[in-house]
Amino acid sequence: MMEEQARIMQALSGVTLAGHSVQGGMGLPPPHGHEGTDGDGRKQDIGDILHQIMTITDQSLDEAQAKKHGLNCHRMKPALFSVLCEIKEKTGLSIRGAQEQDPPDPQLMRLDNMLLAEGVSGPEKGGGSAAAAAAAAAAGGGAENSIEHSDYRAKLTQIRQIYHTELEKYEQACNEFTTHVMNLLREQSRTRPISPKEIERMVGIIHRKFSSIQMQLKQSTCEAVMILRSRFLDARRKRRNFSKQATEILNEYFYSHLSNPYPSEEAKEELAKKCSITVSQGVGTTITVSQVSNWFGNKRIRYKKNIGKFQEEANLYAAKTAVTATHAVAAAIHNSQANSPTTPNSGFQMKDEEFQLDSAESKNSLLTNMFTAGSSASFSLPNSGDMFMSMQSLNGASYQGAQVGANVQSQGDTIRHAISQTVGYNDGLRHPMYSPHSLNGNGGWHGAPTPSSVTSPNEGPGSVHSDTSN
DNA sequence: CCACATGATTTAAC
DNA sequence: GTTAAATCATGTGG
Repeated sequence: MMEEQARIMQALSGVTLAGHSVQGGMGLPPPHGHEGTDGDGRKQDIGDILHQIMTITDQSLDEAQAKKHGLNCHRMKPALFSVLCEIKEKTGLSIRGAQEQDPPDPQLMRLDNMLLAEGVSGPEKGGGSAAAAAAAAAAGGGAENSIEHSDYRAKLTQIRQIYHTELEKYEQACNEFTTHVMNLLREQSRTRPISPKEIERMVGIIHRKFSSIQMQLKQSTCEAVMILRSRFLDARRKRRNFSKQATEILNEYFYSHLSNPYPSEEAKEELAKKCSITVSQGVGTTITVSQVSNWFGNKRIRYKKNIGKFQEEANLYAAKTAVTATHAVAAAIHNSQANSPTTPNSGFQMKDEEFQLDSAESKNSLLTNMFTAGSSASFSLPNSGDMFMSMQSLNGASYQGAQVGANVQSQGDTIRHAISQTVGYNDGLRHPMYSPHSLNGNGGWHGAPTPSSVTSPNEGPGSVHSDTSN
């Protein structure tokens, strides 16, 4: 500022002392009414003032203050001041013209948008980290979501806090500096002409400087978020095999719903919870609904692609679930005074002679028991010939309390349907206990049953997660 | 190191 | 939004 002042002074002195009149000065009434006379004396005075100004910096503070005071009281001061004002006006215009309303920096906007999108800037989402976690838990509804994101959230909150404190610091510093400069300018405006516009401009310059610093802060915050994000995503991308129990639960559901392995949203949630619970005893990963969806998606496609490969597994889970079901079946048959429900071979197969499927009484008792028991009853019954049928389609209700009371009539339809099917798969397999009877020839579950039962959360009590088509 | 298993992601259809 | 299908990328057992 001193430099600028000195420069203007120099220019002014050069112009006036050389005898050229300053354009703007013409309009001014000459001070003290000296009206053109005594021109040399005036020049002399101005020369003195300028000289004093030029040398003021070389002197000590006290001396300078004294000089300053002297200058302020100098009789020529008002005249010089108005001349300076004129010049300022002129140059100020050109300055103002050159400096335009700066358009919003696209990069800054991008950073701002990103910070807003990431939740770093913008409205506080719950305040502190504890509150944020609580809010996340409340908003997420599902526990697994907040657990999954809690680490990420904690780190994000940390970044957010740092960002905000830094931003505040910068803002404070900026304001302090601005007021300081403004005070300085106001002080100087007594000795040199400073228009409010100029102060404004100076403030603008300061703000721009500080906002460039802010941009750096924003940029580094963005970088931090990016790093956090990539690390989080990497962690998620990294495949971790499910625990044995979790796989077991999922397989159980899959094979006991083989006719329509499309768990509803509730069923998925249930499964996710179940898998997470069994795993939660250790350090195991929690399993989310989307992971369950992934699992079923993969399972369906891979099962369909190579049914033979999964035959063993299917039998295994058929046996596993059938064993529990057999108890219910046994009780049912016993209660209905049917033939003794001996369970030859693996314990879940029954021969025609031992169990008359045609007996309506037995059948109904069996079904009622199975469904009131709520167990996932998946088992094989012999057809009239040597063929074994899988009846896993009976179990639409295993995981859904709402469907435990699925009506018996539709179950009976299911049985009839299942029996009427021909088991054309797995010719080479010696024990096709589990046959993908509900897969059509084109390979696909979606041909027969309406998938709406998967997506519609509130099924009627009569509907069943099974193949009811003919 | 390899081959295979498997969870996740992408793509396209609905 | 869901799904099938293809694909990616990693885990795992040999």
